[in-house]
Amino acid sequence: MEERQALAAFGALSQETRLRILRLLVVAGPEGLASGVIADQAEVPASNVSFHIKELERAGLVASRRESRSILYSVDFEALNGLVRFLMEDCCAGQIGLCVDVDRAVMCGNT
Amino acid sequence: MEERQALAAFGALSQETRLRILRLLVVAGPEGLASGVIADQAEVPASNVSFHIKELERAGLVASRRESRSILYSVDFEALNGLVRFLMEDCCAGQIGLCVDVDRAVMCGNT
DNA sequence: CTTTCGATTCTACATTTGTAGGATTGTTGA
DNA sequence: TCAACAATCCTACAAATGTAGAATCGAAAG
Repeated sequence: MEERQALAAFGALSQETRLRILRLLVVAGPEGLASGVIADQAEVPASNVSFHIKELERAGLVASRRESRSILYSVDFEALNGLVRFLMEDCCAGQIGLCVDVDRAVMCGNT
Repeated sequence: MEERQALAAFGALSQETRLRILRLLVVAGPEGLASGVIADQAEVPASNVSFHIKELERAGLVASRRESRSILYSVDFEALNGLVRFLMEDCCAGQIGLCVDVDRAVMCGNT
C-alpha cells in the first residue's frame, strides 16, 4: 500500500462518525448497507453520511454498487488488510519483537 | 485499546510530517531521538516538530525522557502494537478470512 | 552566575474538516 | 408520465489543524 493511500485511510479512521460507519459496514459484510440504513443505525443526518462515505471511498476503504433504488456500500477488506500490513511494517521496521506480541497470536512475517 | 485512543492514534498517523517523524523514531528504536535531530532529518522547522511531537504524545504513540540537555523521544511500541490489534479487530469482526491473508503471514487469532 | 543551547510556547494566519438544512438529481413503481 | 423515494449536492458556518518566525524557558557547561 502506498503512503498516500495509507495517510488517507488513517485520516478516514480518525473520525468518530466514520469509524462508526466503517464498523457497521464491517459487520454487514460484503453485502453492504444502503446509506439510509447507515444514517438510521449511526443516528446521523443523511447529508452527513454522504459526506463521510465519500471520505471513506476516497480513502479506498469502501466500495459501492447500485442495487435497485439503493446504493449499497461495503468495506474493501483487501484495502483494510493492506492498511494493517502497512502499519505493521512501520511498527516492525528493524524492530520485530519489540512491537509484535506473538503470544497474543498477532504475527508479522515480513523481513 | 480504547476507541478514544485509537481515534487519536489514527489522527496522529494521518499527517505526512507526523508519519515521517514516527518512522524516524521507529528506526531509531527504544533509544529515541532528540527533537533537533528529528528537525534536521525530517527537514521541518523546530517549532513544527514540537507541535507534531506533542500530537504523537497526546495519541500515546510516543514517549519522552530527558537526557542531559536533550529530550529523547521514542516510540511506544506497546501502543503501536495495540493499534494494530484494534485495527484487526475492526477488520476481522465476524469476517475473518475475508480480510486476513494468511498466505502472506499476517494472522489474526482473535475470536 | 552567566552564557549557551536545545526545546517549547506564542502568535498570526491559511487551510481543512465537520455539521446540517434545504434543494436537486435520478431511479423505480404505479 | 408522474409520484415516491433514496441519495447526493449546495450552501453556510463553526471548529480544528498545520505552518513557521520570534520570543521565551530551562538545564547544563564554563
